[in-house]
Amino acid sequence: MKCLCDGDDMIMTTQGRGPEPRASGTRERIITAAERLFAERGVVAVSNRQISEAAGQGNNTAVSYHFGSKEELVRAVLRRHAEPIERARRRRLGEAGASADARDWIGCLVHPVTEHLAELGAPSWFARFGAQLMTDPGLRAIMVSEALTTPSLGEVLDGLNRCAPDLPLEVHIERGEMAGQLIIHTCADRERRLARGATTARTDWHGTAVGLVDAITGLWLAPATPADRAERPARAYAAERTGGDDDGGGREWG
Amino acid sequence: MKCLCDGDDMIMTTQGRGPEPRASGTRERIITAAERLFAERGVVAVSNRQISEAAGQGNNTAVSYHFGSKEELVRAVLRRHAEPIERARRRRLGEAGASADARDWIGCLVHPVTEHLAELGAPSWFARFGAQLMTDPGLRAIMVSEALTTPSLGEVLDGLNRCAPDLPLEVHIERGEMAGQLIIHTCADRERRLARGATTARTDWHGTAVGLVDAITGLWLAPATPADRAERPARAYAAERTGGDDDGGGREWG
DNA sequence: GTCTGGGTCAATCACTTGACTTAATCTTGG
DNA sequence: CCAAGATTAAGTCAAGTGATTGACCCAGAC
Repeated sequence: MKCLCDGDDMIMTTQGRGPEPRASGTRERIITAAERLFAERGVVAVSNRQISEAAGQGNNTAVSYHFGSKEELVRAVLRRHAEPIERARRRRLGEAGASADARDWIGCLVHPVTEHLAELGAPSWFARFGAQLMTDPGLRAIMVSEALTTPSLGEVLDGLNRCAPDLPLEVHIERGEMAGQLIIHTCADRERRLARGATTARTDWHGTAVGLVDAITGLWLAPATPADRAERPARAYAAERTGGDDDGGGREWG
Repeated sequence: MKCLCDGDDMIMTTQGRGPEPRASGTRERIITAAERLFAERGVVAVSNRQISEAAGQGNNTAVSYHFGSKEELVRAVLRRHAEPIERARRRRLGEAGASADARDWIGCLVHPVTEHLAELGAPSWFARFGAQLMTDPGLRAIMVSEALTTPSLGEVLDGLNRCAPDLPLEVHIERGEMAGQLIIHTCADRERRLARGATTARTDWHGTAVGLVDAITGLWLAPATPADRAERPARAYAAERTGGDDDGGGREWG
């Protein structure tokens, strides 16, 4: 009468009385169908019925039976991708060691994502799906708890912070979030273009990754306007700024 | 029997047979209610009925009557904010003149948005609303046609491109879109925090603007990895890169 | 072979939604 | 003031939704 099994844990368990059957196949088909529909029509706009139907289930109860709710289905879709990305990030984290080069740490953020999207082949749907989760008031919490709250991400941010020790803590945090937004939405952008067959600036995902690492590195190492100067209107600051004494902040605009 | 008037054009028209009445007041109340509900519950998740009710209309047809469809209502909400932002951008564009400083042009992108949000006071809903439009497959086109296709934006991008003439065109385009994503989603982020009473990195919207201009300037002026090097895996590139001959690109990573 | 229980199916439920209809109310020009 | 048309209220309707129910199917246990 109930399933709601964790899916991952139940595969190939030789123990016990389990007839764990074709259900896992259905589960996967539902996740696959949902992912596509979510990206193409919008997570909120797609009904559980449509997902069940697209997954080849004559039954409208399929989502409810296997996942309990749409929120849990969203979690499952997200986990399917977040886990390999997390593994790749952890692997890269080991290689980065104690690098003092911001590029290495930023690479730990960017490449696991772009390489995963490259592996998915075209068309992929995950990036658009993830971008929706980030902006929907009801779904954002799922994204945060399921994919953005992981120790490896924290370690990357720590390593990154050591590369620009002069920046205020607030700016570190601010720019870390900017980097995240940039990765998610730039990938979603490229995925959208690929999906509608448009021309893309970069020929492949690796090119996109390089562009992202370049951009985020620039963003990260940019000098931060000191708070006392930030108070003045931008024009006055711009007019005077060329004088250029600096009080030990990051490097200066040149 | 029909309304669907353009709203802006009908105010104070002394001409003709028009009894254009309190309707415009209702229109505004609907737009205001919709904006709030869209941001708090999600554009797709909110029904026209809920909007009508929240606007104090006993009638569930109010949205349909005044706007024809939810899409048109979304357009109206968007226009309400896009127009003052556009005016401010145009004003700033005049001040920027022919500046060769990327900061000035980036300021033309950032400040009109943040200043508008500051004027709205707290809580505001527009930034979250806009972020949703950017990621929803059905609504993105509205955002593009209504707010991102404007000559002033093109002029800013042109001015910006003249500040980094060595970058390939593709990278210009890529980074222009990155800047847009960064502005929208960083503002939405701050607005979310404000809405739930959380602490924010920056004390006010002007601080957020300064942080954005700093970050985007860094992003914009960052050197682009040449295509021939981009082909190699990142680690090999990182190991060799310190040698540092450069073939006329932007400034080098230091 | 029978039994058991997980998985699937078909039917039904109360509910919400957008569109529509009709009547009441307001606004304005004459 | 009054008629005409715009606006609002109130009620109805078919379609679609998530949830529930009980019957059916089938692989393995006994």
